[in-house]
Amino acid sequence: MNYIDEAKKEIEALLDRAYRSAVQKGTLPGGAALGGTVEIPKDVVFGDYASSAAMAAARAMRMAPRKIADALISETDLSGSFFESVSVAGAGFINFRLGPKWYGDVIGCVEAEGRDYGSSDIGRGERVMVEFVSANPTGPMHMGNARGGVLGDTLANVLKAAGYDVWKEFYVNDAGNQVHKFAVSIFARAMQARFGEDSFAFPEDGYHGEDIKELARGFLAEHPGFPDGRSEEEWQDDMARFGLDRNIPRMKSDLLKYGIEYDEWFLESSLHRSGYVAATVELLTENGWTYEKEGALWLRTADLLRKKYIAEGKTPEEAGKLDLKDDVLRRANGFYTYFAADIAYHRNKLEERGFDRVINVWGADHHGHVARLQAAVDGLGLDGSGRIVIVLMQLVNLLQDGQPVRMSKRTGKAIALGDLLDEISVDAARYYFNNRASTSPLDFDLDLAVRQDSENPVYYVQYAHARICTLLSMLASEGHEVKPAKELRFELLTDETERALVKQLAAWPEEIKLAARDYDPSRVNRYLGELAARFHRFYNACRIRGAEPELLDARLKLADTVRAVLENGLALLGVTAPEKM
RNA sequence: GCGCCAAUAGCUCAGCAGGAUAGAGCAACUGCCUUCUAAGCAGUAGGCCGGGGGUUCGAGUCCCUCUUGGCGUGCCA
Repeated sequence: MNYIDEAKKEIEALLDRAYRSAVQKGTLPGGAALGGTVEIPKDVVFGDYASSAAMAAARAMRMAPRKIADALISETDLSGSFFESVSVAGAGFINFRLGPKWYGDVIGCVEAEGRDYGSSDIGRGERVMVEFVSANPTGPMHMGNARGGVLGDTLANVLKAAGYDVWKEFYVNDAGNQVHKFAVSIFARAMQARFGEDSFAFPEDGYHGEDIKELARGFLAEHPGFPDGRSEEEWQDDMARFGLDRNIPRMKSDLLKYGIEYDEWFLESSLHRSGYVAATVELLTENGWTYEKEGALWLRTADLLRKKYIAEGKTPEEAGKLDLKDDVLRRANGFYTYFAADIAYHRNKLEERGFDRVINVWGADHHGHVARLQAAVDGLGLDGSGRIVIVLMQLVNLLQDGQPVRMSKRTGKAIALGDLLDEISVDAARYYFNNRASTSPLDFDLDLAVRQDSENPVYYVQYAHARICTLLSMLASEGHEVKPAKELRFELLTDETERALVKQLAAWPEEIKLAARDYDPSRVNRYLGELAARFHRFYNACRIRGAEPELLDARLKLADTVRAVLENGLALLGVTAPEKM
């Protein structure tokens, strides 16, 4: 149950009844609809909820907002409602103050819903795929992949909690140019290892990392006959397979260290092998969206994009001014491009596997690809623009001693993701990487993240949980068990810190809803930080031990309720909720 | 050139479908543990929300424009 929604709905109903009553008495003109919104004011002196209905209606009613507000509240009957008082303030805000019923109901609701508290069914079981990380299997993963992993996994958790049917997938780019470069690089290192550094020129655009040398050494150990007996191409094919067979499992285990598990690791090569890429390109051709030029097959991306932009509200003139280019789908050498495979992959997601919506977490440097992919899938007769959602993630700036550290796969200087967890805990890593909205670049300060002290914000939230746990066990040992909500007198919780805490508890379902709507799981971090802050404030302001028995019971229940929500929230983040620290 | 993302306190960032006096953390300063965990709390100080127009009863939030920064604009992925 979402008690923020409930409160807002009740205010709307109360005002609606008040309006009809005022019309009947002739204090307000009839025929107008009460608009406006119900907000939670920033400052509690304005009450707990505020309606702007009077200001919104001022024009239609040809009356001053304050007069409308006065007429409304004199007809408002609060008996039996969540609210204990209503007043008019400022330009005509109608302010409502929550009463004991609401606070008690919220705590009772958390008790009743338990681990499900916060979840909802607003997703209505819609089938959603979240595809994330999908790093090239040609080298170790880096910090950007770590962020993407945490973002995708946490987003999937959020969507599940919001009632979506979620599938997590890693798209393995085990075909195409990158893999070829990978094979050529291993081959070069193998030749150098066998015949000396200077014997064989390393390709300029090859992968320079240490991991390639390691793979070459491993390959040589298993193939003492190298390079005899087979052609260069045949050796390279074997080396590509050899490398992928080692790198892909390593990516799996590295991600698993972060608690990230996928429903499927989908191989790009499977799309090529089954002819699905070719068939998809053929379909685009049948739909009239391709042409041949200089031996290559091109997609009319520019036309598809214009069509898409016009459908989204641009005028044909505006669309015509855009500088748009077509894309190659099949090279003159007969190989399909990555783009062609990606179109086929998304057709597979939407058409063959029937996902209602697919969400891709991409690095922001891929943003130029977003509209092209959607437009291309539109060209297949599928609603790519509506069903493909791209969550763009700004890149990670790695800092050490406050100085940026260059990250490059090519030069081999990347800080490997697998090694990061030797330095910091999974909890700290998952919290840290989820601590910013994906649209903001993330500064990852190695020195800061390594610190095991309160600098790290995850401890603030975990500390609140641990504090409550020891509190509960101490009080239990003194004979104070947590009692069922219906036996308690929550009207005793009158301190402003107690009320603020319950209000934050009530906000949890709304928070998940918004995080799912905006594809922004970092909201959960902020929510939990605020919940912990409000608990710490309450803890310092209101003693539990030694309070009057009924007050003690009510406060103990409140603390236990906070503990339950912290546990639910941390679980969503994949962070542990320690019982002591 | 065209496009995407950004610009809010000294630093890093929030600001929820436009609401009342713009918030947090860090850094600085002052207090609070013989009583439930000080990894905590209370307080002080710090802002023409990049500039300019517009819409609105009301704009940090929406629209236009300019400036600055990051990124993209491959027969790479």
